[in-house]
Amino acid sequence: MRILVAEDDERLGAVLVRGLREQGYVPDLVPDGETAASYLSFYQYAVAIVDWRMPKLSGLDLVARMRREGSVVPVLMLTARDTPADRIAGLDAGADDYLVKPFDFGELLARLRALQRRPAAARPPALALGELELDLATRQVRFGDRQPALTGTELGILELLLRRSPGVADRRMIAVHVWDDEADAFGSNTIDVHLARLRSKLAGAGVRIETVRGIGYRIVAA
Amino acid sequence: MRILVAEDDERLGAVLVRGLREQGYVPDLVPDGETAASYLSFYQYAVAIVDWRMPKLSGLDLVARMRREGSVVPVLMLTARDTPADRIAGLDAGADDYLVKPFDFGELLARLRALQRRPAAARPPALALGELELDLATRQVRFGDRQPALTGTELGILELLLRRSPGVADRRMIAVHVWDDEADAFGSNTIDVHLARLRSKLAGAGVRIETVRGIGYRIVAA
DNA sequence: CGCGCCCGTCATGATTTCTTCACGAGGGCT
DNA sequence: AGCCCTCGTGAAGAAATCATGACGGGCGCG
Repeated sequence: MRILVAEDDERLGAVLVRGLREQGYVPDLVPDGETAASYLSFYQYAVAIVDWRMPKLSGLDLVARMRREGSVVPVLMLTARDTPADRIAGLDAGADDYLVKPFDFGELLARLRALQRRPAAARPPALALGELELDLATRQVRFGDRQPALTGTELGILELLLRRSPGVADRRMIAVHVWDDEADAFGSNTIDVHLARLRSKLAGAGVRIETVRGIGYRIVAA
Repeated sequence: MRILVAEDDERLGAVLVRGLREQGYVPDLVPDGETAASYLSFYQYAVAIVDWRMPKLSGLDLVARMRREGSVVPVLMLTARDTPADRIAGLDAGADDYLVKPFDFGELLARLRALQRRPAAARPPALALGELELDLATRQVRFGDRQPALTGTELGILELLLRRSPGVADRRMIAVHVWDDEADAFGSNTIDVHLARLRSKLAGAGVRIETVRGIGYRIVAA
């Protein structure tokens, strides 16, 4: 059972590695987020234990990046902080569980086992592009610290655009996916209007919705 | 997010549709394999939920046929049976996941999300010649570090030329390909004008559009 | 029942793209 | 060489397409 341990505190790292090894795990210890990222992309781990505060790339950013790249490896986040906001931020970024230092090693083991049991697929997927992130489970978008409220239609269109990106979503495609009935909204400029609204709400996210004249739209990182 | 639900049990079908709709999906319910097949070939779905046992065409056969026809729509198979042999048969036929009845609706949702997260389907390959590259999915051309914007008509003509290359595309062919009505743009010099624009926009790509006097055009590596 | 939110439609203005036109430059054939 | 036809190209008008602000209806909620 291979485990990645991303922890910059040497002493804590050593303790973790020794303890895990005794339990029959095979831990790899890395000292910073960048290294963790490259290990994760290269090897296959059953679980990753990630410190929140790390050099080069924080645990939060690391997890967000993993998820953006489609990794489904369960992540247990370690942190010294514990406010509801922290917790939400961690879980939102894509961590699966959360442990506050100092922690009991037995509890760490218990959570590890829980993580392995839990199907990784149970976590809501997120589509992301640029600064923009769309959480399909909660149907919310985020970018920077803003979190604009999108209506159902806008969300549907944005979702389609993100899925096709950088490909083009043509008008028929949009109509079919967003409106049950395809025939609607085809002779009218309904789609255009929604696109305009979407654009204005997404101003400032690192994305640009380009119009492809005569065809449809495409979303790309700005 | 459009989903196909192929389920002959009316009660279960209704439950699925209602539940999915509440989650923001747009489900289409069909009662048998044949209908499912025709829906699948006509509309674009993000995922298909397919019952194993269905009238006319079983889920297994349906999936096998979809895959044979090149469909890459992720399939979640529902079944009452659960032996290793069944599981293998289902996955072998091309299903992506597998759920045994009776199942928890939450788990169904989780698996749906997991399926949607799968890497996007293979995109149509790009056409290329010399330095020039035409990506039909994004409707963009590239050569070197440039990326000129082509209009729809120009793109259509270029696509045809590239597909024919090094053969000749005659004027009728171009007219038919770009304007589905051939009669137009035949007595006029419209085609010539577009060709001129195409040439100027592609200056510097390693290609040359040759005129075949009295016939049409041909594109070749310069 | 009033209110707010969301959606579809309309009207208008701006922009891009298409087509036509005019004229000049070869090509090829006699 | 002379002639006819095809093609190249710049410019300009015409047409298509899109952006956007505003409006009214419908629906859910208090």
